[in-house]
Amino acid sequence: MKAHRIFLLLKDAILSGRMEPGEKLPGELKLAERHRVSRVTVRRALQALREAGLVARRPGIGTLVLEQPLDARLTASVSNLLPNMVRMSEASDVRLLEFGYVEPTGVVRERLGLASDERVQRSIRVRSMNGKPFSHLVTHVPARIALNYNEADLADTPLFVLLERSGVRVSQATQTISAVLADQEVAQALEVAVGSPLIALTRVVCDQDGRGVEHLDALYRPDRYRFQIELNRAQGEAGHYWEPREEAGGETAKRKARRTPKGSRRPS
Amino acid sequence: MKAHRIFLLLKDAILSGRMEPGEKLPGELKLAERHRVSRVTVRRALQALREAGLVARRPGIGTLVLEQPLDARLTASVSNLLPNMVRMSEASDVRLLEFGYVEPTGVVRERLGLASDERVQRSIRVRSMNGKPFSHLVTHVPARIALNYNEADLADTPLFVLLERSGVRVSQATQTISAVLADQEVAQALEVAVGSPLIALTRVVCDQDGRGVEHLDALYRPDRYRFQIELNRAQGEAGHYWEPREEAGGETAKRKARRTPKGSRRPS
DNA sequence: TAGAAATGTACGATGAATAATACATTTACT
DNA sequence: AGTAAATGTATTATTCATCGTACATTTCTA
Repeated sequence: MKAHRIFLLLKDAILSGRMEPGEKLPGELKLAERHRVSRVTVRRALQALREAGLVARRPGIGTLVLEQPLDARLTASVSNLLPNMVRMSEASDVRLLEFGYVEPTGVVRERLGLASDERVQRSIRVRSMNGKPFSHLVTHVPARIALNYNEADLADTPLFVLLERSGVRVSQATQTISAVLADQEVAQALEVAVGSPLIALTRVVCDQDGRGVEHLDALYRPDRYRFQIELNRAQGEAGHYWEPREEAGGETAKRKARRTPKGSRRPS
Repeated sequence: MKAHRIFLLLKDAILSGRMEPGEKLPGELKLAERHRVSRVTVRRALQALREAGLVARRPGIGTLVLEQPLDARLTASVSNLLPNMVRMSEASDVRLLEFGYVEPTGVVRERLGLASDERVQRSIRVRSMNGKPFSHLVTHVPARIALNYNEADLADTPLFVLLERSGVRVSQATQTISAVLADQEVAQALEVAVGSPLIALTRVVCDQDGRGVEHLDALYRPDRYRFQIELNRAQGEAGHYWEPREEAGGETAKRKARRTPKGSRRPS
């Protein structure tokens, strides 16, 4: 489906903000040429965009990007992480999709530094805000630790609180951020199309003895969630460098609706 | 192309590490049922995976995920950012795709805090390592600042160095991380398929007076680049919280080849 | 008011992707 | 040795997306 592919690309361009509300996107002929397809195919993509409420089309004018209802969008500030997480867990609700004790996969075992016979508790949760899901969380916790809380706790309380309560002394964590495509399962849970881009975060948390206590594989809808890092310029003996800012005004994004109809872009 | 879509999903699952080398993926019939397509279609996807060198298929056995040559992978540690960037710019080379002075779009103007008539220098660069492109960089710099360096400088020197040299006193920056799909243009530059997932980073740098001096829209191939954040647990008066770790052993990832053939996964 | 540049509408030809089905072959396990 | 579960191979029918083309309509602009 070439039409569908073009639809996805344009949709992504709009939702990611690369195209602004009011902006006029290229004519059907231009798009057809650029994507090496026929005009009919381009039209199908554009019609899908219209049905999705992303653009308005008018004869003689062209196709205009519409102002989006701007989904309440959460922002995770890397600096003041904890307050952020607490606030988030208060404002959102959690659905537990899966829960059980399993044998860990090789990667998880390695990253948590587990013995080869150790089992882990695995849970899959979906976090929503106002009924709108924005994150899909797969967590692995060594069985010995996970025994200190139950299934119901997971639906209430952030995992890191449960760990603290269990007497675990967490001391350091490593987060890795990447991007992946939504597979069928996740797409359904997050209410996006299969093949949509998602932010992928992997977090490994260790206790004071360096033993792994939590392994998180999180997927986020980029239109409803984003990561923000505030940096300050600092002076060091060996010159300048950046350092993460502490305070950081990482509120839930108050993007003011911007207008500024734009014409000519990419002046080549 | 349903087959192609399934191919992309499986490919992403493998390259992102969600499936481990040695792991056996579901049988053709299972996959056909799961994706609601015929077996022929699934086979096409699997054959494409084999041709891409991602899996091996054997009658009577199944389809096995192969060990990947593990592309030299760069890691951007958020902590020691500067050393990282310097090291990276030494180890990689840059191709300048586009260069010119244009009228900024609304978003860029807003984020840089520009006057409505101010023009910006726009450059598009692709960064490669050993001939393998991994990032696509679109930068906007206010014209008044950009006058202090030329086109050739951009191919040599990291932008932030050029800014320093121009006498700009940068003081703070905001980075936002998201995920997007590769459009035709970027896909070609980064040598990925159109519709592949990419890490998107937007950075806005301000000087001491709070005026914007650099606006970066960066796209990264997740299989060749990743963001890593090291966190330490700290004690505050109001309780515990996380703080970014300073030292951070953020070397270019030395992923040791892991093996651990796996069977049963997702025990439901 | 004429022309250019958009989108809207229609139709038929073509072809590639898909589906459905059947059967062969390899492998592991009981 | 037999069975189950994989992949490999083959054939046919059909659907559906795409293409190419032509023409109508709306809108802005010179």
